[in-house]
Amino acid sequence: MVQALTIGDFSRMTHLSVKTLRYYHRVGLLEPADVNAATGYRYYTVGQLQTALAIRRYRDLGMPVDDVRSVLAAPDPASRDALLAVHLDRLQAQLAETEAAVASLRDLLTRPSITIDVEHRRVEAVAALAMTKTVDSQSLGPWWRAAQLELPAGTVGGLFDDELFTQERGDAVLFVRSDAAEPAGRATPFVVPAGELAVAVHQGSHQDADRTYAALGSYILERGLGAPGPVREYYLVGLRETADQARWRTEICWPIDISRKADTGRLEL
Amino acid sequence: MVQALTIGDFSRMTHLSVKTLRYYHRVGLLEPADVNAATGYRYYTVGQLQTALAIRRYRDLGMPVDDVRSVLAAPDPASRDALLAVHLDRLQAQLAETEAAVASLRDLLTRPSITIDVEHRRVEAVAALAMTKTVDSQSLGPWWRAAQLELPAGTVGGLFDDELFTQERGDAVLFVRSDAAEPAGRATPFVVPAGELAVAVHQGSHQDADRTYAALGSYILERGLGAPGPVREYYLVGLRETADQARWRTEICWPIDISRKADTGRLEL
DNA sequence: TTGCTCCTCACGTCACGTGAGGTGGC
DNA sequence: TTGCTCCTCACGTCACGTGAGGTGGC
Repeated sequence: MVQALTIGDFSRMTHLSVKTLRYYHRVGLLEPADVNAATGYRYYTVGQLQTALAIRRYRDLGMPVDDVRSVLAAPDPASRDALLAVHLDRLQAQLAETEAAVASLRDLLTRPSITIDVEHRRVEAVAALAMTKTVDSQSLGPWWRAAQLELPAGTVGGLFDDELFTQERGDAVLFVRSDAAEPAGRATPFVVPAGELAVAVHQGSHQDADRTYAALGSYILERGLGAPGPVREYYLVGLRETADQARWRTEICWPIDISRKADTGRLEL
Repeated sequence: MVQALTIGDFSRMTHLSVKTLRYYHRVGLLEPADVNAATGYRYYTVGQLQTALAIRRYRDLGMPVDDVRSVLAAPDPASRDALLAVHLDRLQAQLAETEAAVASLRDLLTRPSITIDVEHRRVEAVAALAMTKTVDSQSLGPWWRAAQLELPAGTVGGLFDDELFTQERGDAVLFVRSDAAEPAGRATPFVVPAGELAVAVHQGSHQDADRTYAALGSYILERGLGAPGPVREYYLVGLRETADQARWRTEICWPIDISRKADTGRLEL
């Protein structure tokens, strides 16, 4: 015999609030077993308790409602576990980012000013193998990591459109110098454009790179050297060399109009 | 000489998007040094870069904007660090909850059904020292932990209004049996009401208690024993005895109408 | 002068919570 | 019959993002 549970009963038993249960109904995550057509009353069954408890646990893990729906709809435990693993990886990555953010904050508080040495450099156009993507800044990080590991051997460089920072969406290119005429994996032939650049070396995690960007930007602003175009990064020591981000060394290159002034310099910020 | 940075320049240097900078202006988190009255153009200074970078780091830690404002307004490093420590504690607690949620999910998936033994029990009114609060379910957890540690020696029990679960807000009481006529700390004299209860023992973390609640509720539903009133918990082995939540034992007590039937039983859910 | 940058609304997102105002069920 | 439970809107929250439509600055 199937007992009908009112929304209140079901709430008390699952510790999901009545509002939450109505929301889950509305978005199709947990449909009541029966809805009275005349009154609109929702009725649940004892069999739905397990589903509700599972939903609670997935949500406690911060899994988005759409993903919970997918997990519940998984045809077998193996595919369910695969979806779950993806989310657990995401949690792990978040944790790592939070730890890096704590370190980054500590660094800013204990060492409020940094000094950068700026070099002016003219680079010629060179042939390369590159991966290109229009990304939003949210997904830049994962793409950046994956793409670096996919590129053939060599020093990796990157080009990043202004819009990536100002509009949270823009073009990014990661490349490795190469004369290859054929694609290698997903990397395709590409010509890295020539340019005049102000270059500063950033030491440490990429999460702290904004400090060097700010300092370099100030340097260029003070001298009125600003020029349009994407910024450029060269990973002298990076993800491919070591997992220890403290040892990373990145050249950060800002486009300048070298015709105005050509001295190099130093800036404390 | 103070250089004026447009919002675009400032965005490129801080890696905060233009939309975000406008938002921070609107909510008073980061006011431009100057706003042109005629055009509405925002202008920032190099000196504001440090503040912007700090805001980015606080936000990367998931600190709410209001809290970031407080941290920035802190009169000295010590009070700033105190505010920061509160947030880091919150992060730590979140991490622990996520870990518990993972364990709880694993438990549900590997051991989908549980069996509970239900005892019917009549309890008489007893004198106690109690802490009482109207809480929302969000803040129930922290209050519950703190209150338990504050109560005098004895077995702690709790009373929880239905509304806490169904409406996400309601009255909670934690008590310890005592004949004291005077308050002890923040605990005040209280009479725990008499009641007729269906009782099941929940073993393990409180995060899993909903499974026992669901099973006990099903048991009561099947027998038509339901009665109004708050649910009750007794912490036989709990926070005060051990930090190892796997060893916790909690009696979960649901009010019943004992006049209808008086048998005890067992239920698998 | 062109087009690039900047502006202000108004609305959307996510996962619900908060009333208001009303009806049904025991 | 009472009052408790349940219902449906419509709007709010948080920290922004997304257009639309328009003006100013170099």
